[in-house]
Amino acid sequence: MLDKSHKHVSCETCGARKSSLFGSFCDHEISHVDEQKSCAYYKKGQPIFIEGSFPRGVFCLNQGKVKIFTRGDEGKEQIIHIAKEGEIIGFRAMFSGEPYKVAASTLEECNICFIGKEDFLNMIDTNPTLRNGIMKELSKELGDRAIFITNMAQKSVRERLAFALLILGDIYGDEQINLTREDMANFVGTATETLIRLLKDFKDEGMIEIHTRKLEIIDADKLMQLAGR
Amino acid sequence: MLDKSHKHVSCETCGARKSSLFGSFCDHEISHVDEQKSCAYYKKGQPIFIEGSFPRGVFCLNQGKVKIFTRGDEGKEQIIHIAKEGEIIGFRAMFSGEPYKVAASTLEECNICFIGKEDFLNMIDTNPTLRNGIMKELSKELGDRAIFITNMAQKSVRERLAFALLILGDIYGDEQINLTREDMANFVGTATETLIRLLKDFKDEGMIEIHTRKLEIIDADKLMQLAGR
DNA sequence: TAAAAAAAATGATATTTATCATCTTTGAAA
DNA sequence: TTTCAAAGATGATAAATATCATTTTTTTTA
Repeated sequence: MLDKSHKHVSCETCGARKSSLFGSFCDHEISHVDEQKSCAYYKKGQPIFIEGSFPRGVFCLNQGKVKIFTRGDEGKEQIIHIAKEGEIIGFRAMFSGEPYKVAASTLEECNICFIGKEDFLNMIDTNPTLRNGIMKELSKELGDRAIFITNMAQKSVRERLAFALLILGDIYGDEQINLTREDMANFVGTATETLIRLLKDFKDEGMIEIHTRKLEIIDADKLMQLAGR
Repeated sequence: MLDKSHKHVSCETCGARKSSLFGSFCDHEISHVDEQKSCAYYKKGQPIFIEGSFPRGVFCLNQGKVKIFTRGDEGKEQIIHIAKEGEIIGFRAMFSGEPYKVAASTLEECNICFIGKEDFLNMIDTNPTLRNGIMKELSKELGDRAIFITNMAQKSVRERLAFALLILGDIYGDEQINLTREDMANFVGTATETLIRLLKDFKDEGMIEIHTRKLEIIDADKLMQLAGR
């Protein structure tokens, strides 16, 4: 359980920073970020921002995992992305001038810092490295989503699940994958029942281990072969 | 038929410019762009760039329509976007440093200008208005693709077709929608046969008119209701 | 720790949509 | 114009996946 009292995480000592867009910042740039930001503890399942509202700044994930999702016509979630430690969340709507088209909520306990819109846009304008990092990130995600769309259109649920498990494996790193079946189904884009049946098949075929709700990848090669390119 | 000899379209007189990212450029900025660019005629079905290659610059669409697509495992196309006059194509890979994840080819005869990578990146660095326009565009598309993914996951083919027809209606403006059934199916993410059957249903229900290969939207309201939000 | 709620699992069935085979029409090129 | 290839259309069938109903297990909270 995270320390809830630890409200002021420091950027200087933030373990997630080196792998983030702020990774290349020099000491004085980092202390500037540190001054601008505030930090808060979020409990599991807590919303960070919702679809349709206007952004007041960006969120920087110090600890924990966050789902980014949209809702379809009947309110059903489609998970677009799962953010991990070090990621900056919600900067898309910062530039588009539109309200959020996606929502974000925590998948577990999180420490999340906040940088106000003005401060952040100012950083972008004055810091070419950060700016280029952001543009690179936006572009990379755009490419990823093109592939996501293609997968949805052309791969079977089984293939998409293999693909999703590999992505989740990357996100969770050493830890075991830890999502509800419903969230996982909403990431793959299928019915929860279908997902559960397929997980069982994958287990029987030796590709994964199921530890109640947590999943462990056993045979990544086999999953890759199934997932296709 | 376009004038193939007219190789040097001028930015100053480009009809598509006002609605483009260069729309707010002043005279001297525009003449600078004009000097940097080259222009070429493309015939129908001609590739502009292919998946996996590295970008050498960006393309600016003066006349015609272009499909942006990826290919799935078996080489089947998934159309991600259809670009029209005034759009800048291929700037994603410019920033990501990765090779193109999508390919582009013309859907009809086109005049397309080209701006080299160095020149374009230089413009971005020195022109905050252009830069902000690009970031806004990247962000907007990112949001659109989140919705695209959700539609693929949650809407029926019938609903997606209604959605696609509305988008195509916007793109083609006064003209009638003019795509092969296969391209349309690859945009909606369905089999060609299924698309053909649904088009017939839509015609019978008074939502569209079919003029051989061209389509005309008759009842946009009904399509919107079907498409959902 | 017991009770309640939420999540996971399973079975039966319905529905949607893809696939395959075939035929017709249209448009381009000889 | 005739010919030929590509695109469009149609019917029959198969496969994949969703939905609904119900039960079991796990987790949360009183």
